[in-house]
Amino acid sequence: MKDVARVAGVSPMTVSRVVSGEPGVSPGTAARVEQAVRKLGYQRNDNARNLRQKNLGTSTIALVVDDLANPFYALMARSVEDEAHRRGYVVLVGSTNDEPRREREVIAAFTARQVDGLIIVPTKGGHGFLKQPMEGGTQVVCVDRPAKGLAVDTVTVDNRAGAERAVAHLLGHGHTRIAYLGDRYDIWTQRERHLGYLDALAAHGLPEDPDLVRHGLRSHREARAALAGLRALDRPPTALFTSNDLITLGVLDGLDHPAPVAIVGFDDLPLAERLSPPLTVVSQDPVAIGGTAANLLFARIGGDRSAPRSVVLLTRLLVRGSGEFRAETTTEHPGHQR
Amino acid sequence: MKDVARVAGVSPMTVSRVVSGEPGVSPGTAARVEQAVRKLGYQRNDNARNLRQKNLGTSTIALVVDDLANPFYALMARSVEDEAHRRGYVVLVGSTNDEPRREREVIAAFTARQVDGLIIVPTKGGHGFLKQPMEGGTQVVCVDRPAKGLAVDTVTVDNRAGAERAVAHLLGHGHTRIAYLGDRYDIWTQRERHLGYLDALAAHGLPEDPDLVRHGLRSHREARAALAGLRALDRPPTALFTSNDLITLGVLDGLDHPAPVAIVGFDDLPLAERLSPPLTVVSQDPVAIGGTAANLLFARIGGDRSAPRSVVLLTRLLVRGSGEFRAETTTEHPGHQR
DNA sequence: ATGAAAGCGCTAACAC
DNA sequence: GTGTTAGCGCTTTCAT
Repeated sequence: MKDVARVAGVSPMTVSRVVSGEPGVSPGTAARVEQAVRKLGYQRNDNARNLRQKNLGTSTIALVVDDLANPFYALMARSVEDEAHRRGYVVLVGSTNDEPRREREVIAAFTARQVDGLIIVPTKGGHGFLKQPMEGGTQVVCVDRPAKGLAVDTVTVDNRAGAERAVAHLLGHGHTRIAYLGDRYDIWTQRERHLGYLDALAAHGLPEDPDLVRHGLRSHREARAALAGLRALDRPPTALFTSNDLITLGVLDGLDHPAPVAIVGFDDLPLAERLSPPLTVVSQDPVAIGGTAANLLFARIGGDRSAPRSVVLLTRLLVRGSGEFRAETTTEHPGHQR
Repeated sequence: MKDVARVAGVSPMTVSRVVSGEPGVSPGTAARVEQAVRKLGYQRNDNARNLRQKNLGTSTIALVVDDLANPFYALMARSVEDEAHRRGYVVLVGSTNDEPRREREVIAAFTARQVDGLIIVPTKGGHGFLKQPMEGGTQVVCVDRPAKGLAVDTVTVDNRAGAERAVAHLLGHGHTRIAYLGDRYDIWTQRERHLGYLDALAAHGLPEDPDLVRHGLRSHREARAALAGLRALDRPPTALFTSNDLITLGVLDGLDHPAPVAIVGFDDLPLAERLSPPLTVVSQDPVAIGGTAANLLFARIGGDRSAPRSVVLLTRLLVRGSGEFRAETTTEHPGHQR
């Protein structure tokens, strides 16, 4: 900046004014400055700028998700990025792998860089470490799951109702032995979806059969193994409810083709409608979720100090075929099997 | 920091030393400082720090992709992020939508924040605007495509050879009327893949039939429409080569089930092996691509000043079923059709 | 309309 | 081992 000032024959202050588009510079001077800027290829150092202007922010937000490679979070990230870009903000991203320790590290790196706001998919760990940055003015919004003990805007979907609808759908087709395959039980969405599963069973007067419930499936492989275990039971399930996309993929991989059991999965997948049978799913809208979270965050950054809001978006049951086998064909007439 | 110094009864400089883990502070003083840090919930302002330490960088890199929501780039991003996290770096991300203007905006916002390095999927636009930041020490690596006129490390795959192998595979199954469906021709990968398509035809002594070549398909919908046009030809193609994942999805959507033509797609898709028939594809490894680009970038950031390298990773043809229909069934015995 | 001085939060370089 | 001074690149404030 000093160099530009020298070349243009003005003071650094005038360069600052021109570069930042502030008024009060004569057109002639401005032109000379702009020429010097182009000649030297000068670009303002925004970090230095943000250091001085304490009242304005850094025009940087951060997004902390479980796993950026997961298409669900990738879509959310893109949606957040678009909202940020519209407003002249940039986005830092980090994946936690659902590890509280990595979450802490990543968020600390972000707050140390003075981000104006944070959109996080919180892990099961505590979030006391957010208190100080929040008092310092950093805004926080939770997405996908609430953070225990953290009173901030939160965007989730109706996991429990969505899961209940899925399982009720299977019950409506005559199934009574419906397995639940879920990820780690310490993940809020998984607990909610399991509760929805139980709700549906209870509404039909059915008790939970522990043999049919598998928690903690962290991978494609584990989901596949759990399915094998279920099918080896004396009275195997005639229908499956898979509680996230990864588990759905694993289960599909372990089944014959076409699948001999009914399946409904939570989360839509590309190509789901091209499978045979097409996959029935409970779908949520990651773009809407990300966009909503971003809008809440920018409202806060813009000065909104109202009480924290919880926004619950709705899931939809997409009936396509895989959940509509009648139970009779596999259980009530065992003689017909194999 | 001054507050911490006051509470601990030391000078700011001592706080700085403790907070940055520098030696030369007595254990007793360090303990008092750390206590004050905890009491006040102090966190160092890394932007201010980076301002002073000009020789060290900002420990921030940026990743600029076409579309973060595309699973291919999402996987790449996750891979880059992991490499960055291992080294204590954070990652800014931006999507360009393949628009040179947005690319410029996004990159300018990143360089203004003094990123140490940039991994970019370059658009077709010129990249002269990168010259100044690069002279200022910002390292740049291109990924997925080279940037015209930009001498930097570049990571790509063997697009041309991969496409040729795919089309040769179709030719090997007796097809002679093979359609090419591609994205915008101004995208380097699409030109390369089209060249590979021509290479394969030429090797079999076949000329290009312009009727069978469709460029510029930007969406699922456009791919579907292009397919309809191809099938309405007097002599429709018996096989299709789709030049990216989005086009493959659009084409699959427009076909009966099971597909009456042979298909090979560029880029793998989740569930591709669960389709009927399972989808034969040319697959590239986004995790390896992202990891390689990140390693090259960090080598540069670490001081490597050797001549720019071009790394070409290999694609693999995954034969699964959709590319192995014999051409005879649809063309040589027209009487059998319908 | 322009510039001089001071300072954002931190640390390099030098004292003691 | 600890503190002082100066200054990173920019902008606020106040003067001219």
